[in-house]
Amino acid sequence: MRKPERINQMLRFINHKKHFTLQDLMHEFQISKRTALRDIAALEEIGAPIYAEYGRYGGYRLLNKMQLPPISFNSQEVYALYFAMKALRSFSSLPFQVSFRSIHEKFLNELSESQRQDIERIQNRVSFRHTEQIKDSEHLEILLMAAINNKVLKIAYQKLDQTGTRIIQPIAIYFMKGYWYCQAYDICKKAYRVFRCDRITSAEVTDIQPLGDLKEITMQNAHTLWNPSENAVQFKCLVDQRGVEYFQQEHYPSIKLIHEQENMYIIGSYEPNEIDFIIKYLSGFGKSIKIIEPVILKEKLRQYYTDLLNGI
Amino acid sequence: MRKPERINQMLRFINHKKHFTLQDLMHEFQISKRTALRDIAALEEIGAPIYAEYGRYGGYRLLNKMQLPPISFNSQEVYALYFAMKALRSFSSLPFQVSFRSIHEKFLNELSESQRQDIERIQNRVSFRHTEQIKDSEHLEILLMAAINNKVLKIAYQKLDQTGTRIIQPIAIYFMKGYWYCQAYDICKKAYRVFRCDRITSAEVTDIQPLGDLKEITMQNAHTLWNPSENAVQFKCLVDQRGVEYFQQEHYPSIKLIHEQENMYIIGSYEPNEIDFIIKYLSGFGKSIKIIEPVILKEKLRQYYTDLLNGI
DNA sequence: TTAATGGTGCCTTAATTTGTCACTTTTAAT
DNA sequence: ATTAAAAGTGACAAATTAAGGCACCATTAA
Repeated sequence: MRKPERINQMLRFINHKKHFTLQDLMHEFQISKRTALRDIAALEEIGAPIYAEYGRYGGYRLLNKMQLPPISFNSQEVYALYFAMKALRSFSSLPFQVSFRSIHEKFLNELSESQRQDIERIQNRVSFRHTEQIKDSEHLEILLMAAINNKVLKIAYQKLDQTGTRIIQPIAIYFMKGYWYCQAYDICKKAYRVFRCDRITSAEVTDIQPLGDLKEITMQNAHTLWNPSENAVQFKCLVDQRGVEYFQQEHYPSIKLIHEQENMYIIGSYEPNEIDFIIKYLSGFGKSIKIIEPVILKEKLRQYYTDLLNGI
Repeated sequence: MRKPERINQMLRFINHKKHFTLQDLMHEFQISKRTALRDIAALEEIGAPIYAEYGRYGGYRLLNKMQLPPISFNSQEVYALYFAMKALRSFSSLPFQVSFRSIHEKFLNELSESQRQDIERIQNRVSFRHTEQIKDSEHLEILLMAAINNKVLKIAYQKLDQTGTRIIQPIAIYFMKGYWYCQAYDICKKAYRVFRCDRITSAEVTDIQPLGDLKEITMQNAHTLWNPSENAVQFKCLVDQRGVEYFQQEHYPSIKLIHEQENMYIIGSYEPNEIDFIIKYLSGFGKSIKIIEPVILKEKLRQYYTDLLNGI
C-alpha cells in the first residue's frame, strides 16, 4: 500500500480509537516500528491532534478537540481569530512549525457558509501591514528551545562579512520591524547582547553549564540586565509635538520620553560604539528635535549632515 | 511539501469548492500539471467523489460532500493561534468588537494542563513587538461596513487644527505603523484619497448614490486607481546594499526597487505637494542613497540638510 | 530495578514522486 | 468549422522519499 493512502487510513483508524500504540499500527498496517514512527510524524504534520504518552502503558492519545463554532466561539471572535492568523501569516519564519494553509483550511471548514462569505468580503477590505519580514531566520526554534530549557548554544554569527563563533545562553526572542532578534547572555564576553537571528548561520546545543540565575529572567524583566556600562553617555533632547509622534512610532527600550516644564524631552544613554546608530535615529526626527546634551552628539550630528550634504 | 500532506490539504481545499481546475491546484500547491493530475488520481483512490468535466469551461466537481476525517487543531496550531491573538490584543481599536478575555478563557479551557504550561513558558520567551497603536480610531467599524456594503459616508476630518466635512466612499482600511488608514474615494473632489482614521472625528452613513464600479475594487487592485496625475514627477535614485535593506523595511506602494546593470535603483513618482514627504523619506536612507533625477529633488534635499544643520 | 513504551540517528536499498514534453481527446463558444 | 480551454496519456531521467534494520536513548509505572 502506498504511503498517502496508508496515512489516510491511519487517520480513520486512530479516529475511532481513544488510545493506540506503535505496536497497533505495526500490526494493522504491516510495517516496521521505524516506519510507524515516521507515519506518526506525517500525521502530525497533516495536523492530527495526537499526543504521545511516554513510559510503560504509554501510547498515543487524541487531544481535546478544539471545537469552533457554533459551540464555542461566536462570529466576532472567529473573525478576530481569523485575522490574527492572517497577521501572523505575514511572517515567513516563526518559532513554531505551522502550516498556515492547514490552519486556514481548518478554519474555513468549520465555518458556516454565511460566515465564510462574511470573511471573504471582509478580507478584501482590511489588512494589517506590518513591515514584512525581510530575511528568513532559520534557527528560531532552537533559540527558543534553548531559552525555555536553559541551554547554552554555540552559534556562528555573521557581522560585516566576517563570521565568528559565539557561545550564548538565549533568554528570549522577539520580532521587531521586520527582523527577529535574540536576547542572550554571551558566555565568553560575560555580557548581555542582542543578536539578529537572520545573521545566525548555524546553532547547536552544547553541554556547557548554563548560568542558573537566568532561569527567572523573562522578557518582562530582561531590561534590568541592561545596566549601562560605565562608559555609557547620557543624552537629552528637546522634541516638539511631531517629535513625540515620531518617538511613539519608533522607539527603543533604553530611550524614554519625559515631560518637564511644558516641554517634552527624550532622554537615554548610549554606549560609545553605538553613536552612529543613535545619530541615525535622531536624524529621523528631522526638525522636530534639538539636542541639549552632550555636545559631542551635536558635533556628530553636524558632521553627519555635513557628510550627507557633500555626498549629494 | 510532501505528498501525503499535500493530498490531505487538497481534500480540504476541494471540499469547500464546488468547482476547480487543474490550474487551481497547480497554482495553489505550486506543482506541475502532471503532478496535479496524479494527485487527482490519488484522491480518487482514497475515495473522494470527484468527477471531471471535459472541454472548455470544464474542470472538476464534487458529486456530494465527502466526509473528511475530522481533524481539529493540533498543539502547534493552537499555540500559533494563541500568540496571534495576543498580538492582535495590542491594538486598542479593531474593526470588530471583541472581548479578548472571553476568547482567552475559551482558549485555555480547551487546553490540557501540559499545553497550558507550554504556553506559559513560551509566552515569557517570545514576543511580537509591532508598533503599538498610537491613537484610538473610533469609527473603524462604520468605515469597514461602508466599504463592504458600498455605502457613502459623511465624515468630519481634522487636518492641521481645522475640521472639514468630506463625502467619501470607503474602499478598504488598513493598519500600518501605529495608525489605521482608510482608502476611499472622495465624492466631492472626485479623487482617491487616504485618510488617517484617528483624524476622523465623526462618520455617518448617507443615502448618496455610490460609484458602482468600486464594488470590484479590493485591497489588492486598489493601487490601479492611483494613477499619478499629470503633474507627477518621476524620480530615480541609486541605492547600495544597505539602502536595499532600508527600502525593504520602509516602502510605499508607489515606489519600486529595480535592478539595472549591477546597480540597484529605487524609482517612483510623487505629486508636487508631496515633496516634503519624499524628502523626509529619502533622508532616511542616509548615505545609502544618491538621487539621480530630478535635479529639483537634489536641490530640495540639500536645502533640507542645510536647514537641519542651521537648526542644530 | 525492570519492562514496556515512545524517540533518534545512521545506513543502504528500493520505490515513489516529480517535472517536462509532446501528444490526444473532449467540449462549448464564436 | 474553428478555436480555445479544459482534462488525459505515455515515457523517461532526475530527485526525493520511504523502508527496514539496528543500536541505543529517555521516560514512566509497576
